Amino acid sequence: MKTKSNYHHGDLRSVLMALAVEDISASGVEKLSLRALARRAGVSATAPFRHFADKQALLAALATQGFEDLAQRMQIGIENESDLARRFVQMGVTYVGFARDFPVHYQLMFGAVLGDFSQSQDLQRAADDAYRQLDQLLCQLVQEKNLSHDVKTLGGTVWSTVHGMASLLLNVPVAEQALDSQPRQAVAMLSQDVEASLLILLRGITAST
Amino acid sequence: MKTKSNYHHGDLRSVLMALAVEDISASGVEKLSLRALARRAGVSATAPFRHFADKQALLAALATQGFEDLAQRMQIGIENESDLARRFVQMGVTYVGFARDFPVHYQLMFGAVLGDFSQSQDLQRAADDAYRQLDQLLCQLVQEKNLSHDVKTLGGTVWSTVHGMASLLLNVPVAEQALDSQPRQAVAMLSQDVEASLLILLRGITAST
DNA sequence: TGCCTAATGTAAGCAATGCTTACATTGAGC
DNA sequence: GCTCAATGTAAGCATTGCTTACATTAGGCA
Repeated sequence: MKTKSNYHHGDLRSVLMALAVEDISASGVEKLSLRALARRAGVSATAPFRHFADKQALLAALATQGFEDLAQRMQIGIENESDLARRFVQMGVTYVGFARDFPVHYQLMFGAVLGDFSQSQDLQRAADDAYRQLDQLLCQLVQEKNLSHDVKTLGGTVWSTVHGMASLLLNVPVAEQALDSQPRQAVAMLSQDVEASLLILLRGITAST
Repeated sequence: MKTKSNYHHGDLRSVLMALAVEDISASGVEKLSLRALARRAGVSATAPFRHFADKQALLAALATQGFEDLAQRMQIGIENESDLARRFVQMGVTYVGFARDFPVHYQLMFGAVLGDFSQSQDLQRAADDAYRQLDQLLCQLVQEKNLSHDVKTLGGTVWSTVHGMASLLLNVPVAEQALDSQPRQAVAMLSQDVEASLLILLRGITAST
């Protein structure tokens, strides 16, 4: 049910974001058109500019949404688990799972599409919040196992690995033919067994120096 | 010195590729304009289409060039080293170093800008060739140390880690202000000590199961 | 040497896009 | 019930990717 008039759309901002995700998913970011978006939403070509300063701002909003969602998922992903090692694996699985479930958001969060990260204050904050989940877990791990590693170094290493898995899974096509390709086989393996990689990494971290 | 006439440019294809790298480096892929490229090269707006079917084809050519260069660098990077563990670290350092030295190429090789990887046969082959370097090294490592890991799984894990490091180093700005941000600090740490991460990973791989 | 063809360049034009400026409509709060 | 800020529209500009039709040239072959 609508109001009697449809001059005002009512929820244009979020509708645009949702439609943008669909379009990007179907044809890639580089083909995203604000005009096409407006058309699909049933508004004029200039209406989107009331909600987003420009195209980049729309994409930044999606990336921010992604970081917020990721942070939330990582938190609830581990709260039912007390063992730190299992928490570690679970968080990694959740991270990669997020990238899989929301490839468009993930791509916007880390792709080079957004000129500079620090342009948007919101985006910056959301990203920091998400990272804090990982940092806290690693602090606990270092403390409990009495490890001699620098937490920042560990953070960079672990983040690299899970981000790398996510990125490869999204960017290296694996479903199709041409699986005689070695790199694709490796990614296909990743796809089936994210935990295996996380366990290797965990062993490297906790092995006594 | 030029020939008497400049109707034919002579080396337009490679000049376009070089200029494209400059432009992308300065303003990002999404702002790359074939017309601007043509202008800078001093040719008509349609001339580039004689060498590249479309914009994507130009980008794919750059990505292919990137994979070929990467493969070559990884090979010469390790050929003076006989110890397998040190070879492992050296290859990782070379990989990340390549991404650092050729950020535009790297971004095109793994960013989602190229719709589908398998579009170009050349690109596919070049990528496979590069990956083979890693695969061979891991095979040797598994054999020498008598490891029980699946080589494909190891490949996926190691590739994830180095690719993740490269990707984070390129996409998370670190030089500027706002270093009170934890994730940026972690990436800054990565930037200074790529080897540390590789050593942690190596330990995880070679630790007896 | 001189012709002929394929490779490579140009000119003009189409449909689409991002974004700006100026104006119209409306809902919410006093 | 008035007012004004929020949110929509209409028209237009500069730019872009790409197509079609035509021009120039280099290099192999007679």
